[in-house]
Amino acid sequence: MFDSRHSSLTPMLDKLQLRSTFSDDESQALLDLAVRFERIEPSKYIVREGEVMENCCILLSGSASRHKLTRKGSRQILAVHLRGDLLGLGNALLPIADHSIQVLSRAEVGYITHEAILEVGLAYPIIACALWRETLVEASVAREWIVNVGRRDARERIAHLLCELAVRQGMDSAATPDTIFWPMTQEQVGDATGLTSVHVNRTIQTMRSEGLISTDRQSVTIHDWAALQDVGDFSRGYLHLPKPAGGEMRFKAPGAAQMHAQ
Amino acid sequence: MFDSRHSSLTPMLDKLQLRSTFSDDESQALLDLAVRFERIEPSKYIVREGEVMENCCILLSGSASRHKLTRKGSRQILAVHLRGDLLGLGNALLPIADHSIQVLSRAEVGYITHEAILEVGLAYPIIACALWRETLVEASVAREWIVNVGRRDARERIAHLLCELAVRQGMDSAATPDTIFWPMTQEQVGDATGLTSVHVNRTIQTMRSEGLISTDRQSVTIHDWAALQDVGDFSRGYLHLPKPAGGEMRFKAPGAAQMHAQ
DNA sequence: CGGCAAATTGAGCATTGTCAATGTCTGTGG
DNA sequence: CCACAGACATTGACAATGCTCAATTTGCCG
Repeated sequence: MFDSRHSSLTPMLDKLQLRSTFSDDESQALLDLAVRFERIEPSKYIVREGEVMENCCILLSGSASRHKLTRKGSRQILAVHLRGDLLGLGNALLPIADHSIQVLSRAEVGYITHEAILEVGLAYPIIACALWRETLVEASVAREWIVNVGRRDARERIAHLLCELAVRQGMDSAATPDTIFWPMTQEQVGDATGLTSVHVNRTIQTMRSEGLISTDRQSVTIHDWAALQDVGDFSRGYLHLPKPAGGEMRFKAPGAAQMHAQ
Repeated sequence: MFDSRHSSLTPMLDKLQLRSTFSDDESQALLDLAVRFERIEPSKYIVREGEVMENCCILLSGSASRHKLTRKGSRQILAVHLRGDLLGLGNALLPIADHSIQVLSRAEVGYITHEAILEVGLAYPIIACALWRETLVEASVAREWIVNVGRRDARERIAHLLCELAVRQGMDSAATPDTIFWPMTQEQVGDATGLTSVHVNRTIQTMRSEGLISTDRQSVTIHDWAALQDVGDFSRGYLHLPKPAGGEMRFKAPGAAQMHAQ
């Protein structure tokens, strides 16, 4: 299905190294994990709530979201995932999936068995800590989302979501206009913020008319980064990223066009 | 099962053993952790957002909540903790607290240094896994809370919160009326559900007038457990508790009431 | 018997949801 | 190259859930 020759796990390693430091051995052990690659079409499920998982899943390209459904069928998106993210890692220790994971844009993923992951963690405690740390960051993000849907109005919620995705795509804190990859429809933004797509639409229109942002099919341009953070009541602390301004990386967010190319 | 020599950490061990299994050595290692005990008065803080933590904290009696504040000063409660819960464990790997922890009722806590916790985890991988698993359950609960505030109305939100606390206090799935410890004021319920105390009050009044529940200063009596679960769209799966029925009891009603499986 | 925190009530209003229709863009097949 | 389908975005009118503000009452505790 896919070329598994050269280690394609570098996006995962890069992401882990944002918050953890590895020796060469440890890095190599991670890159040497046995992976089964697969390409997944938009809106397909990677996991469904209630399933028993035996693999976790690395997002090598594209984007994905986690969600749950209520009895009445409305959807709540719980997290958005980008290239390099580890999905379903927690299911190594709690095998029954408590939520579903669905691809947003077309994605390439690598499956690693829980067994293999736990084994490498056992052999290298630093790696176990790094993985644990990732799940803790996920929990921190989830808590911030509780605040977002619980205590902010529509405008704030959407601005906050924009800020989060911008920062996670490596946007610098400089006030320069920048364009980020935007994998979500307005309906999905609604599902992530606890709003309806209609209200999302109206709120985004307001933000556009104020010159805060402009939108394209698969991208959003932020015209005033400081203002957007202010509107969204956003502070990056909860992401537990190392430097205030992405110190080790000087380049801007990858162009939106490239990220969903093919 | 394991009989400790009178360590005060048994509430923690009991809670961990809901989801993990330990050898005698491992249990003993946990009970032997060096602890500093402290009594904390209602509404006092255990941690404040932004602080650097060096200890984690076991709730030996009483209850506590985690919260964050928005710019405008409104509060969102992120979790409620009961006797036996481990607080701030994640700060062992992410030392800067991303939220505050505050005592609800008077509480007794035991502080354990992160160093000691990580050490015992290193010595006993089963323990490390058990601790990791606890943080994963916390994350699962946080995700369910996102759904609660994002996609349920006031009545559903409050019923769901009631169900969660009932189950976590070991209430059986039998439909018998039962009374649970209720450590929160209506204002705090509002902060947990993203509502105002006024609206919480009105909603609870409705639930009372329907005979669903009745309330006392520090307790709630649930008159129709099945109905309450239904109102709250509640399924216990997200708590990742072992048995279909509450604690590790054998007295579970041969439940035809378990229709709520997804 | 005060003093407080918590619960309760009422009136009016605002944000957001609902429903239903219409407009717009993109990719596809003829 | 154009017509068409389908997904997405946009709009309008209206309803409603939940909020604000401001009393007032209740119950606990010293």
